[in-house]
Amino acid sequence: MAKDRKIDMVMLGLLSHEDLTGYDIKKRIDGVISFFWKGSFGSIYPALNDMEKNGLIESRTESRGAREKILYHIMDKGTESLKDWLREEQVSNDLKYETLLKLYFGGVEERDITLHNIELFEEETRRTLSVLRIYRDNLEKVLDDGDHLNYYLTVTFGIDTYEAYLKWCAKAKRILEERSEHPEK
Amino acid sequence: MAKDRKIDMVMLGLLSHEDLTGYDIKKRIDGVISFFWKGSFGSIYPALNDMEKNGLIESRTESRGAREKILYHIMDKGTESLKDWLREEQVSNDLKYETLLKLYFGGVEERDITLHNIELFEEETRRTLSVLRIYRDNLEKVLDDGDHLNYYLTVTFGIDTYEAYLKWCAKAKRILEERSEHPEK
DNA sequence: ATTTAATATATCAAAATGATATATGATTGA
DNA sequence: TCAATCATATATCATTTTGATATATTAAAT
Repeated sequence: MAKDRKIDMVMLGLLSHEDLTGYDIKKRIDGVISFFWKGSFGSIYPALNDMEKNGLIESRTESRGAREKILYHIMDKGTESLKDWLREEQVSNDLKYETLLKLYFGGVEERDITLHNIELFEEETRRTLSVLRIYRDNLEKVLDDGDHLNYYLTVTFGIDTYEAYLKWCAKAKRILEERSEHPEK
Repeated sequence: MAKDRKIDMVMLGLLSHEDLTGYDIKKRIDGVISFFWKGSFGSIYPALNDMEKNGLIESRTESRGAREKILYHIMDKGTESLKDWLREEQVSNDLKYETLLKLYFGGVEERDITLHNIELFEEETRRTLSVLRIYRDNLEKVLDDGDHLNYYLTVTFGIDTYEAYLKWCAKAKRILEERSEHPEK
């Protein structure tokens, strides 16, 4: 079998705070979480059905006035599963940087292309960084209560690494430009 | 349809330098490349067959004395496809940090668990960093010729971000320990 | 000499992606 | 006002990828 479904843990984590629909979960994932994890409807809805079948969560249908929706509630078995996962020793940080792939294989094209791709990455990083800083500023105000410390640390991880990206971009651009002006070979 | 196969670009990139078997490709991917991209046999072999069918690569079977193996050679169509990809504007950097997921949802467990998970990440980062530094030191010697500049920049990206990880780890541990000694709530 | 490790190709179930289908309720602007 | 557009909501599907396993040969080690 393949690795066990990580999307389950994302959803159990979210459901440990409040009852949510599949659509709500998708919206939450598309927020801060999207900086370190992604999830699509194609994985969310089947996983919700599956987890309910296994007694990790429970659903109820609501429709007062508005259109019908299925709200999910976490069960004890789900909380245990979440805690077990947090206590597991092995983690897999699986990073797919298409930017680095293009940098690594950039030698088959002109140096300008590599330079341009770094600039694209730099712009994107700058945009993301400004969003992360807003998240951080808001979290700093409520640092004392509950889970906000965890959220704060997660966001600062993003900020620190994205700042490192920018420094690297500047350095890489300088090196590439130097070598284009004075080509050795 | 889903996004177009990125494994094709990894393999074309590798094949643009030398003829390789599927097994060779897997070994290459498990080297430096694995820091920013991964690939399994289950995606490599079917993609090789597919790319040959589409005229991007060509195979020949060798067996002189040793056991039979299928070597792949890049065709003009394959090189064009690789160059087209390098010139594409949109890139997707898809990062899955299970460590951050555990940090983000760590509030459901004791603070010690979060601290321990950060320490696990720190150790792993330290190990990886020492490997990357060896790669860098070797690349620095041959910086002038060909693609080595691209390889060098890729490796320094890893070093710079992993160093940022370590700084963050120290900071995060300090903050968590402070808050455990003087719990506000 | 025998076990273990490396080479080599292939397949499979499970998981995830990204797109699309379908339908309703809310908002907006011509 | 009423059509168009957007947000909500669930679901499915083909394609891609993962991680594991199966199978077999050759090389190295004990």
